Amino acid sequence: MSTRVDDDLWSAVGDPTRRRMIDRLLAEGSGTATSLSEQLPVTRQAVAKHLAVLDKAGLVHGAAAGRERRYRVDEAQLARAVAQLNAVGSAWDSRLDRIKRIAETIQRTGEPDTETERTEKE
Amino acid sequence: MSTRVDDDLWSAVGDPTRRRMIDRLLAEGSGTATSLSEQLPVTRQAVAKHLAVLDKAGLVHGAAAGRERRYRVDEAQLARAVAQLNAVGSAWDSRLDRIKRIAETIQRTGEPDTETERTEKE
DNA sequence: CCTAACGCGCAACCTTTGGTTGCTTTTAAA
DNA sequence: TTTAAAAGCAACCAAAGGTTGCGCGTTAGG
Repeated sequence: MSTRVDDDLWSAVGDPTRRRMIDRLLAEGSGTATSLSEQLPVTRQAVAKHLAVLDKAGLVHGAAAGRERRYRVDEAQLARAVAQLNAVGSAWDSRLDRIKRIAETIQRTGEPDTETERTEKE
Repeated sequence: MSTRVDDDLWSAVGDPTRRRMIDRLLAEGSGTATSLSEQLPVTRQAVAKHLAVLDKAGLVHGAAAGRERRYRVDEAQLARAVAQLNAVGSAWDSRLDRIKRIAETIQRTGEPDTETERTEKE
């Protein structure tokens, strides 16, 4: 859980502007700092910085094409990012269930059910 | 997508330290700034600030109990947050599929299939 | 051809946010 | 009743997201 190894991917995808950039890139197949900034409420330079971050995280690759530099999403890496989002989500989901069950057990027996409780260790 | 209304929830859950705090709170049912800081690589004051953020986002509620202030996760709100994570993930997933299909279509026909292409509008 | 415009990269600067240290206040307990 | 744990308050620091302003290559159009 929160393996602190892949916090890079998370933080890359954690920024709202970067998320919207990925949306646009997916929708249009590719884009440049300029083209993206026209669709977003930030300047070209801000977008350029975000593209650098996304590139370093491996979520997009940029290739020079004449006077412009076109970026496209790395589908495999994005898939990995999505997997991590889902992982955190389902981890929490399962914890919620567990807590509910423990609460019920306490209600019924007056004592926590050690069998159900042990899933910790960090 | 990225409705910019619920960016609050996202950014609350976007921080790695806050994610780990939620993990711990879920695991133990409740916690205080002090108890959490003992399990995390940050100071009590940092934790306190994060708790304030999480509280404002409605993800946790704190109640004064004697000389300590215990926080617990709001399960409903956390469920909403998880739902949003999943939403973004599956949106991207479906876009990836779509792009792959369009690419195949172009390969076959030499022209983009307008039927498949229309899912945009922002 | 050659020049005007476009797109990019670089640098300085500002503000917010995650984090720190240090001190005061509150409250339980010895 | 004094002592010590827990919380709160304030100043400060560094990194991140964002801005403006500039100079430089490339490429279209006249």
